[in-house]
Formats: sequence, C-alpha cells, structure tokens
Amino acid sequence: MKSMVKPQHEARAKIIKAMAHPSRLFIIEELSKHERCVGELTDMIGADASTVSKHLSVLKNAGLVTDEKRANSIYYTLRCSCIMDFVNCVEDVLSANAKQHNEILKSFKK
Amino acid sequence: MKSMVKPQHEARAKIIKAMAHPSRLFIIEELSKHERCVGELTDMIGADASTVSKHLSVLKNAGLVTDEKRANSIYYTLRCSCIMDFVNCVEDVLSANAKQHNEILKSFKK
DNA sequence: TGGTAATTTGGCTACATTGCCATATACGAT
DNA sequence: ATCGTATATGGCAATGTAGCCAAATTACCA
Repeated sequence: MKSMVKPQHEARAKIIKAMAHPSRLFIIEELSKHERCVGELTDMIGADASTVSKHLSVLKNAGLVTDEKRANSIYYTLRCSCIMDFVNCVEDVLSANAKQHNEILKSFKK
Repeated sequence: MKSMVKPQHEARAKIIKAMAHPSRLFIIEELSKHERCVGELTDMIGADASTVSKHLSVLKNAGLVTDEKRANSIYYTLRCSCIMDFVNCVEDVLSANAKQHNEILKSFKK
C-alpha cells in the first residue's frame, strides 16, 4: 500500500521536533510565564549565548515563539499558550510511567 | 548562574522526542483510533518492517504505547489518549503559522 | 566616529538518528 | 520436529543535531 504518512505529519513533526530538547522546553516554560530576552535566558540556561540563540531560532522557525526588539535587547514571547497544555499532558505520561515502574518493582519484591 | 534546565526537562524532552517523527506521529494518530499490529502499520506506512518495528520500540520505550501479544501478532495500543489533544494543539500552531504567512504575502502585494 | 553590549552566524567536531539489509528469534500450525 | 509467518535486532552508511569558539552584525551612546 502507498504510504499514509502525509505532508501533514511532516509539518506536525517539525513543530514537535522543535520542542524536543531540554533547553528548548525550559525556554517554552519560561516564556509561558513572561517574555524574556536572550541574555536572561542564557543566564538561566547556563550555556553559550550562541547556543541559546540557536535554540531560539529553532523555536522561532517552528512558529512557536515571536521576537520583538526593544531598547537594546530582543524579547521573545510564546506564540501559542496552549503549548503548555501539552507539556502538562506529557507529565501525565511520565507519571503513568513512574506508576508502572513501581508496579514492576513491587512484583519483584513479592 | 547555575543551569535551571533540570532532569524534569530532560524527561519531558525524551517523551516529546519520541513523538517527533512523521511515521511515529502517524502511528500515534492511528493507534488513537484503534489498536494495530506491526504488520498493519507497516503496510500503511510503506517502510521496511524493521524500520516500523524500531519506531514502535521508540514509542514503547517512551511509555507512549503498550503492546500485547495475541494469536501470532503483536498489537500496539496508545497508552495515554490525551496525546491526541496535544497533536491538535500543534495544529493550532500550524494554522497560526499559515495565517501569518498569508499576512506577509498580502503585505508584499500592496 | 568609535566603542560597547546584545545577538546572530559560520565553522568545526562529536554524537545521535534514520532506514535499509541481513539475520535472529518467537511461536503457532502442519 | 520443522516450516512459515510475524516481529525484533545488529550492523552499517548517510544524514541531522548540539554545542563551543571565533567572528560578524546591529544599534545605541558617548
């Protein structure tokens, strides 16, 4: 059969891939609270400024954040707040995983 | 400052990374409708069976799907249906992107 | 007009991911 | 037991990603 994996899935995957990095998730979470400039994020993440800048450009490219120049800094904003709902859903998976993990440990102890 | 990117973010990123592939997104979407065995998914995706098997093991490892052997096939199930809510949220970002893209095109025509 | 701070880009290396092929394993049916 | 079907694993080549440094860019300000 012809592949049922469509451009639609590619487009979605691109956006999800943009989120699939610890530092970028941190940035998303932070921006969901308030806007931040590159320097602030760099301090918080503790990586090279160029590294953080590249992470931001990945997020921007995916359409997850927007930037705005003000004074002599560039401020980034989360473009779609529903993104955090997703992160919370991921948390559900994690706790389901932890629960199952515990079950397995218990069954070994018996 | 010390890094504020925590193990928590790593754990979340692992799960999101597991979703960040067109074929795996397709599988998630498909399993959200009903369970499927590897052979069915392989037909639909149109890739080598070993490739699909590896995608499934990525999803399983992340705790996104579970498998169950029945007859002589292995059936995979989506473990947390809320995952699809997220995919819908990604759709919001995509349509926001498309909208903005159109605005830009319009402004060029003026 | 320089200087300086903030951010981005290029270049490089190390590492991870993808996908195919060939091969192995599991297991029901004959 | 052995055959065949379904699935998984190992290995490999190609490609993609991450992060650092150095250098370029940008724009404000003395």
